[in-house]
Amino acid sequence: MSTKYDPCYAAAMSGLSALPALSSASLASRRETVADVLREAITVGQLPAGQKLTEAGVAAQLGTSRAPVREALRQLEQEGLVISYPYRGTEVLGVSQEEIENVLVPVRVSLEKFAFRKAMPRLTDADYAHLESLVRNMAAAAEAADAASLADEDIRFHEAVVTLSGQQHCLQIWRSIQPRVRSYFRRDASHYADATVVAEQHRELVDALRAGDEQALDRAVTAHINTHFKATKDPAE
Amino acid sequence: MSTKYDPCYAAAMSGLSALPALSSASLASRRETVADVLREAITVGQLPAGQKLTEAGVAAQLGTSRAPVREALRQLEQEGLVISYPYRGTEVLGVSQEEIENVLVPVRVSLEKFAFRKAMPRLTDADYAHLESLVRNMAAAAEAADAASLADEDIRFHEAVVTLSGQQHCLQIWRSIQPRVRSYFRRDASHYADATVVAEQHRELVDALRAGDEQALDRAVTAHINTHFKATKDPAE
DNA sequence: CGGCAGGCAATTGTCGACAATCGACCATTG
DNA sequence: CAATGGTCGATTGTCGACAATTGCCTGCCG
Repeated sequence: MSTKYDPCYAAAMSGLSALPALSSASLASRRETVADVLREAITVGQLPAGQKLTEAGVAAQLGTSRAPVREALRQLEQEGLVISYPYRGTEVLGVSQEEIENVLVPVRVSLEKFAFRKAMPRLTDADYAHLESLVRNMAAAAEAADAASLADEDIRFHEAVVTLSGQQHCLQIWRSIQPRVRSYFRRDASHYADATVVAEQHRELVDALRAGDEQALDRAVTAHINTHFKATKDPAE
Repeated sequence: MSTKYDPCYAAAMSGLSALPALSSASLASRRETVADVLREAITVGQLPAGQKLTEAGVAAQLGTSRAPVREALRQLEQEGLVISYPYRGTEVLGVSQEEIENVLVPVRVSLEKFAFRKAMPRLTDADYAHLESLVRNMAAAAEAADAASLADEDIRFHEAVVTLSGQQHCLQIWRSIQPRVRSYFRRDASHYADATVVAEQHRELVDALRAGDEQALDRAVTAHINTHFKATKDPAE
């Protein structure tokens, strides 16, 4: 297979050629590493929607066997980043603006309203310190006009709260939509007129958590998720 | 391994002993079959929360190799039915009533409001006929006091609408919460005072779809999902 | 010239074996 | 007797090979 010309494989090459050979990061399992590499490549657009992937091709590119790649692709499929057709391959998926508006954002609101409420009474001083350090990172990223880091810190903040809520199923659902949320964060982040408002908004969320008023917290979370999104388009309601 | 006594393996045996040897249904892939068998066993309580599973044990019980079992367990983990600890095994998870109320139900509302809206103008006569046949099945199940079938038809109805909405990410998120929704349907179905109202409510949803009023549809969907749930406990709002 | 059966290449699905890792038990030592 | 280090069983992580399936392409037949 490696000696014969194969247009499909060549197409995969073009998208994957710049991927780091995962030999360096052997800290986590390979499945996880492969999933991270592919997720990153899809998120930043290195692997465009419609790109066809094969298990063997990805495995060869990343210098591993098919088994971890196979599991990683299954995971990405669960995350909605790719779709696989039995015996025919896997394809990279896109996320439409309409689905973000009408599915991901409302789901996030439902999920995070609950998560913030549950997290509120559980937070220790160390937890607050951690959240505040993430906010500082956001401010620094905004200062440096580093949109990608800003989006990543934003995701980390929300995931931290969901994790600290201690609600297992909440976290599970969050993880299943997180890659897509991150995808639209990254896409939208470059459009912000003033990136410093992101850090400010999160600081306000931390304040709302400290205040202890559940209804105010609900309002703050809802407003934040919608506002964060309104940057590119006016919401329906 | 098979000749030596192993308490953990014996524990797995006790839970899995009644599982059908999957040799009969080789229509779908084995991964899918294994996932279905385990999901069913967890849903009906045959595998109780806290039950420990091992890839080799399940594979032996079902007469297959570890590869499909492994993938099935990963999928169930994404679905929130089990949790796996690296190098130490997999454990069956439960779903708390609180998380159902505060996570699954609100997420369902967000998701299905959008799905019903998008499905409405796309539905053909054949689609309506299919939905109505599902409603008739519900009525028949209620008549026969078959709570399990009633829950299954209920799930099928909602999945059908989400599928017909044509929204890929909507369907993907639905699939990721569907097993847990099914789990609480099954648990709650036995508590219904009058099971026939379930079929009636879905008939009303079909009517709302036919009527073409988006706002009325939103209200109907929201009320249905909450009402369906109110059967066991009064919702917060 | 068009449709169809059959082979062929590409890809995923499945399997058995081996390596890596974790936790517990046990012997050793101060 | 307590702390510590090593060893061992159990389990998952990874690999390479083989089987099954799909879609295409080709060549035959009407």
